[in-house]
Amino acid sequence: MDKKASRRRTVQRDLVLDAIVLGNHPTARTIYNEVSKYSSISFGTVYRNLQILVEDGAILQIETGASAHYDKKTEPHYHLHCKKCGGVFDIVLPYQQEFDLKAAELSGFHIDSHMILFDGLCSICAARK
Amino acid sequence: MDKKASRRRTVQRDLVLDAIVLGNHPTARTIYNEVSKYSSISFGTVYRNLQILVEDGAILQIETGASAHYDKKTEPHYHLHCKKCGGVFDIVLPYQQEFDLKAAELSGFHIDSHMILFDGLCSICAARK
DNA sequence: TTGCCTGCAAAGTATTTGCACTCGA
DNA sequence: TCGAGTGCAAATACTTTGCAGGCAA
Repeated sequence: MDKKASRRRTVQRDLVLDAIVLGNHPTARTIYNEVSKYSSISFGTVYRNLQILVEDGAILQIETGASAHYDKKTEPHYHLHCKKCGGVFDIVLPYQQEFDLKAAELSGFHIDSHMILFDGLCSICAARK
Repeated sequence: MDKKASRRRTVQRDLVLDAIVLGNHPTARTIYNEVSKYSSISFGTVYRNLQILVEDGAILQIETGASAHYDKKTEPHYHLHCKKCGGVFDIVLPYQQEFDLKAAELSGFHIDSHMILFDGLCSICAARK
């Protein structure tokens, strides 16, 4: 299960992670563009590293309908997907642990966690409306 | 905004909706396969009708990372995405209206609604574990 | 009749993968 | 050294779209 032990540290992986930490919930394409400014990298490598980082629990993948967005994993929190600009933003509501328990109880499923995605407009787009 | 008035009722659209109502959160491909059993339909038509039905608020689109799943819209409820079989299942927790208010208050964003996607195993996959 | 809808196929995007080479430990 | 990681390009999905008819209202 834990494949971290056999992971080798590479410049590309560090740069991908940096792009996620510094950026605002970037997509694979955005990460590729960002990393490309400082170093040469290929799309395949970006995707492969994203997969590894998600697997290792270092980052979170947020599905919005178009391409996936990525977020550095820190405190559990939620997200807003702006239907105007397509951006993803943090929503700092505390993680509702009891949902997992209640949902498991109600459904009989085995529940690990949950994600909440809010739909609406970010402050910039809301102001421009 | 309301384009429903100019919508024409077609066999294909009815069949797509039927496949969603009868199926379990099917994907576009599953809907296509299902409808194909009874009638001839093309992928383009499936996707076009899914788009229309989402737009009209008749169905809900659930993004899980792979292809989108669709659900007949009834009472607001949440979903579980089984990480083993990839299926999507209903979670009948009541809609947390206050989240939208609280999130809007905290963030300054304009929030319409939210979706919760639980991660885990459905009862069948949990039993097989 | 009118213009929304369909089929078909081509095009667009997003993501994955095979292979030979490279490089970190 | 040696196997994980990389670049590159081809291959897969998945979804959208243009166009020429077809059909509901």
